[in-house]
Amino acid sequence: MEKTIDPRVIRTRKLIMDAFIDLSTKKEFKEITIKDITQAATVNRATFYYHFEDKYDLLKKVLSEDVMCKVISEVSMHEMLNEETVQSIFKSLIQFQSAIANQCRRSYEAFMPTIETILKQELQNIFTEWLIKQWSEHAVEELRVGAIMMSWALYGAAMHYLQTNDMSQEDYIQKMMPFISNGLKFRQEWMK
Amino acid sequence: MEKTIDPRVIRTRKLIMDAFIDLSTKKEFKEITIKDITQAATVNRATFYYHFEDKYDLLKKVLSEDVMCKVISEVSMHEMLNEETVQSIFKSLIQFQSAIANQCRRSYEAFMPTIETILKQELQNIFTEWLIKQWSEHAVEELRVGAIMMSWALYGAAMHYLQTNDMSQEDYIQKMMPFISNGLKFRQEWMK
DNA sequence: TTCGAAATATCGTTTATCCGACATATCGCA
DNA sequence: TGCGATATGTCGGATAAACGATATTTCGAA
Repeated sequence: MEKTIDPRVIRTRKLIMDAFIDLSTKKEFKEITIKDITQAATVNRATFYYHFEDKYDLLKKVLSEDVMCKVISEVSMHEMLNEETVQSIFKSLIQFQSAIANQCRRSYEAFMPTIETILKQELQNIFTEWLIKQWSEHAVEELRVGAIMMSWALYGAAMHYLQTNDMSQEDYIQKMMPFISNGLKFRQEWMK
Repeated sequence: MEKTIDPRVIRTRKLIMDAFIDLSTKKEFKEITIKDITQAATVNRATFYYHFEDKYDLLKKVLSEDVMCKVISEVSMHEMLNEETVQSIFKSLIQFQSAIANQCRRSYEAFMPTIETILKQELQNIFTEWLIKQWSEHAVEELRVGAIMMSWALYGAAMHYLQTNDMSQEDYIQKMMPFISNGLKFRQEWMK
């Protein structure tokens, strides 16, 4: 059984992360200082450095452990990769990006690169796990490559869609489905 | 300048006290265990005993530092003892008792003795301080006795009023004012 | 460009809190 | 009344968090 985490650690990290999230709605990321964060959290600076390497490390962890929890959870629920779940995942990504862009308008630009890195990594991990289950006769390396390509493709599509203001979600999904279908169909044909 | 309190101490005491207050709205005081409190607060039992002697010590401190903060603050604002402020203080006591009786209905009976002890002590301290300022030519010991009598009298009146359901606050105040006026007038006449 | 103020990052020491263990007390049920 | 389960209260050792100090870096204004 996994060792339980010291409650003090849980409390302290939550104080720091909550303070950081709150500050992010008021200031741009680059204007937020370690001093701001530690004062708002009522946590000592040395304690901050005990938990996080620096402000960027905090950002990374806040995004992956707090901000993106919901979207990762939504994505994970599907448990397999097919045309339907790909569409649903695409919608989750769009909804999440819109929400975060609205909540932290000032810092969103600073967050985007980190969000992209973490989200693509998470999607890749999730897809790899699913594909290994779905097509267990394939080489794991090949499935991993497929997962990488799928996660980048989906993410790219979501970013592209958000930048275009002249199309509905359903219309965009219709345009991207042929590539999705061919990708999945190729796999299924190879299996026969 | 007063030494600042360690933030961990502030946080931990707040966790324990908040957990206790919350539990008091759900369970009778005697049914609340140290185990209940420490689990709800996510604080270790040894830490609880580091801050409080036992459950009764916690109760006492919660009542004096948290539950009664508002009423003590209201009373303290008057800064002197006269017919007008006595009436206002009487009303504060009644309002406070009614509120606490509603909030912690189940445990109120258990709390009453401790509340009474603490509130009377606080009133006595406040009145003594005021009387020393108002009638600085009097012996401090004499003023202290006056403050004791006034605080007990006011508290007794408030308790009595709450037990009678057939009288408005204003009516009750009218009945008690002769004793208040005579007490205050006696003091003023002696001064001339 | 210079300079003082402010922030950063780290260190050693102290304090608060945690954990597991233990002895004792209390509770609830048969 | 007896007994097993649960709660209480305390202890020693370990860990997390605080404090104050320090050297260095960054910032902003003159």
